[in-house]
Amino acid sequence: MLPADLLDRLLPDTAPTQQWEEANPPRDLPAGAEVTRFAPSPTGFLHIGGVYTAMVAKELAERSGGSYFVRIEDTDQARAIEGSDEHFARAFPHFGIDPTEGPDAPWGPYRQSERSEIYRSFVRALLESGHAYPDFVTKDELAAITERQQAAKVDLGYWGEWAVWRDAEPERVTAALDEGLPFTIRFRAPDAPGRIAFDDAIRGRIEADDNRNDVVLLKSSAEPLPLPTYHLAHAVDDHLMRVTLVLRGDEWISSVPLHLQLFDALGFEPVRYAHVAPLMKGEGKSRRKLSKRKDPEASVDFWMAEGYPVGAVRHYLRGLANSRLADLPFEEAAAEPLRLEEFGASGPLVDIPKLDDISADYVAQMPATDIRDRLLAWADEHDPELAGLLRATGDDLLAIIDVDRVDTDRVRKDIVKWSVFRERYGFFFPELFALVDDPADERFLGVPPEVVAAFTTDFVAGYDPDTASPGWFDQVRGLAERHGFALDRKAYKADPDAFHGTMREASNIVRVTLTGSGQSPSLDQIAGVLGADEVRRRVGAPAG
RNA sequence: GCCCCCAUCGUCCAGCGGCCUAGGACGCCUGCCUUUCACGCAGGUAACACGGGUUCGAAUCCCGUUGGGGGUGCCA
Repeated sequence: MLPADLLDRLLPDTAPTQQWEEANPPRDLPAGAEVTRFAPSPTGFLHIGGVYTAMVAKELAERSGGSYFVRIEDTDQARAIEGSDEHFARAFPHFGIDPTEGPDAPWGPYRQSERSEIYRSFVRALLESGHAYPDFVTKDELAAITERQQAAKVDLGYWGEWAVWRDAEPERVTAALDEGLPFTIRFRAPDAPGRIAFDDAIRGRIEADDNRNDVVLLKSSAEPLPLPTYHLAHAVDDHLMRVTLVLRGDEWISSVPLHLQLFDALGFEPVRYAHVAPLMKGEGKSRRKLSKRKDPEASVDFWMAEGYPVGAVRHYLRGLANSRLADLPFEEAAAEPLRLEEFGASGPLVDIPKLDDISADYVAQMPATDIRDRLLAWADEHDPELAGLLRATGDDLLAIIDVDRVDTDRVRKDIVKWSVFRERYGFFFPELFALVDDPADERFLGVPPEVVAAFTTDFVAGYDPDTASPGWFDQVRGLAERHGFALDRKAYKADPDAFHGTMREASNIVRVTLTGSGQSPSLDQIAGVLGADEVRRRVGAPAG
């Protein structure tokens, strides 16, 4: 161990750790209450996998009567990206993963770059107890060591005799300091490493080799603000913030042996871990972790821009976590607790078609007023033109949304996400609708242009807007018969050449002229909303 | 190289030694319903990675192989 005056030169003016222990008292919580946290790095944008883990963390805390907070892990100043804070500020409330605690709670600050004083205290303690030492090795020397280790086919890393500063004499340290050489503080890994076992809340018992690397605890003293590495910050923060359950990605499993050593060296009670399998992306036959670079759906921006209702996303994600919940009705599933033991140990693939299906179901059971509110909120952000039109429509918007949704047990499921509203329901707004005036348009499914023209001319001439629903279609039926369409499939199948098609093609002429699409809500209801004049104008367009 | 994790239909899972000729959901295909598209309903398609054990009996337990993922950083 280095003498105290040398330690003072290494880390001057450090407060005793006792001070931090006292300032961060255990919370007064009921037995069994979990304290969890979400610890994102401000490097670019929030990953949907982060939302997934955070949702679980928050839910477990809330269900157990505990506490959940967000801690920004910005110890890598070089990788921090401008704008991350703003992005987080939008995304957290959107997905309901904003903290239930902080920023003024006693366990803060919740940003690691503001906690350097705290880390220094604990590093000093580690130095004093001989669990850490200063290391003046340069990058070049490190590279040379790695090279020799590769040649010698031994484990890579700073360990044993490769750790050249591990047992440096005080005189040598003093000399290096006198020279003004920058240094890091490294952990002194316990001697005689063996095997270790620990229990993961998701995976059960895991065995691994003990860590024997002298990992860096405190980054270079040449930095303006020497910050800790993840490992030290994790131990200190999760201890001081009195976290009871650490939820994190399974890429951390191999660091647990080190973390346990750190907790021990620091004299902390170890935390419970739950390592969550990452969300995956299918690629051909294989799969890989969802990547922010390659996969748009990895970023929460995608989910927000597409306009998936958060309730649907939540249901989908919770179903991935605990498949027991996947097939339950929304409310029932939401009422059921998430259980760590039921998490899958392998990473699930994010399946957009499945999400779409869930989302369509979710929207279908929303009241029209809710759909309107969410849609408006989405459009304000992502489609201002549409937002303006929706607002101008007033209460008629509710009628539009409810077409084919009320007084029926077969609810339409056209809206899978807010971004499809424009293409599915845009025809209700004259500003978004383009007349279909070419009788040869391919959307008429191959019906001869002259037939389309004659049919639509006839339709306009005799259009009766007052007919109620059952009768409204009689007009189409009558028209179909007169213009050479088969009224039932059997007749058509018996002699396809004798007809221009069936009622399907005939109705399609009306549908396409009215909506521009082959898929739309019930024609009679649309006609009712649009009004007789507009119906005549649209259907008559290809008549010439 | 070494260490760790994982492995059931195309996808998400269920299955935790006999109830499995492997079940559900999404997708896909076919019919039905609808005087129209969609919705809905009914049916169909399709999997225990491979090889050894253990056991009266294995998708389920053990070992190995293969494959995939991760770690081995002054990135988290």
